[in-house]
Amino acid sequence: MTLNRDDAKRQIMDAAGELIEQGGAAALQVRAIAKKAGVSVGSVYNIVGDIETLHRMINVQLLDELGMAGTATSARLREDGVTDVRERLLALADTYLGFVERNYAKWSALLAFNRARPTADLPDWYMVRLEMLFDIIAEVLMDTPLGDDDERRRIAARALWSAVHGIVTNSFIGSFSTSHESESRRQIDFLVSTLVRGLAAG
Amino acid sequence: MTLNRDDAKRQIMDAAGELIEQGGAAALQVRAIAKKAGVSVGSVYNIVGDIETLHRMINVQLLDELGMAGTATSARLREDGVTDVRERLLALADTYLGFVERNYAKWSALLAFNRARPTADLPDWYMVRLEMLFDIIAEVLMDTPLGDDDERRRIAARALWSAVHGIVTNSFIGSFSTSHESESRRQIDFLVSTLVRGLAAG
DNA sequence: CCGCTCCGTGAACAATGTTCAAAAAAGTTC
DNA sequence: GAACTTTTTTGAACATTGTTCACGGAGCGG
Repeated sequence: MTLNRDDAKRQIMDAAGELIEQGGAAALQVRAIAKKAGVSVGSVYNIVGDIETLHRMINVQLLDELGMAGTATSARLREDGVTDVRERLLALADTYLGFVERNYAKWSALLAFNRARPTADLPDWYMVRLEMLFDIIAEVLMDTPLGDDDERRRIAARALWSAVHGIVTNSFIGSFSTSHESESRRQIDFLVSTLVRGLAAG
Repeated sequence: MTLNRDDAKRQIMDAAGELIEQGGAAALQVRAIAKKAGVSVGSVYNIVGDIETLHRMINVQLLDELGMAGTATSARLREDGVTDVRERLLALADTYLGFVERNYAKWSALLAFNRARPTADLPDWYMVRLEMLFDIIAEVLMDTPLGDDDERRRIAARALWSAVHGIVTNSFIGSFSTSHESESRRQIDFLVSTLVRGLAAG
């Protein structure tokens, strides 16, 4: 009654995800994974390669989840007939904020993972998925005076994403117990509101 | 002819700094530090505690350098009689961008370090120094319609800092060889210009 | 039942952070 | 300067972790 390879892979991924969620990236240890997944140490290597590969797989999964959450929010807004740019951007930012809240440990591990190896191969698995997030924002920006200047919209979308990202991560680092949530929200509110006003005044 | 403790400490800090600069946080290994600093493994522990502490010391040093760079830019702008808010914010952002460029490996290590341990003691050594950076920006925002509403200025300053921070770090991750610099600059330009216009239109 | 292949296993290895008993150095007293 | 005490340095030894690989069992065709 041994698991087939796909089942074992899923077991390992799940175990690894739980471990990160509980103890951060540092808890992602081969022996712990093997034990939790019910396989041997060697099998972990047979199935997923090394730990870095495993961590990257989890990160890809996480980014895909975030992408789906963003797409879902975008679709909901369209269905609800929401057209206000500010409102839509705030809703997307809120989706992101909620996502980070729900997956704090995994998300931190993802960021730490990226920054840990400077000269490593360009993380295209990361960038490809980021592009999709940019696109969600760029679509919203269609309805601004940026009009259909693709290049400027691209810049604006990336800037907006990175800005929100910076706010959220900084707030989470800042304080764990206090109200980082409302702090984040107020900063995001200021950022989005002022940017939209600035765009309208352009 | 043994080093006194302060000299040894400096030697160790320098060695550690060089190691990070060359090989990232992963290269910060006790034996390598000891060898480079010309002391024994045990002495590293006697003098700096463990390597987490050592890494934190380097991060503090780095943050202080950034603070000094910001203060210097701020002073230069004042001496030159520059009053335009947009110009001043761009100059500060540029200072930050240049700093990250010059200290890329150390800065990455600092970020990775922060995110690596979620529930660790609140990093007040980090926040205290961040406050100083916020203050530099908040001072510039005095000359905007935000007026002297301290609370709103505080929110705005943090949002601005975090936004620029997000843009810079994301750009650096994105591509190492291509022109992340001009990409960052364009995003920052969009962000600051639009925000300032939005503030004026408020 | 034999031989063959495939795959999981976990003991063994290598690298790394950390400790601590012993040695070396520095300081103190006479 | 000698004898003794205190402080500091040292590096071998230990614990933990990622990684490898020779062994053995499970399935299968004949």
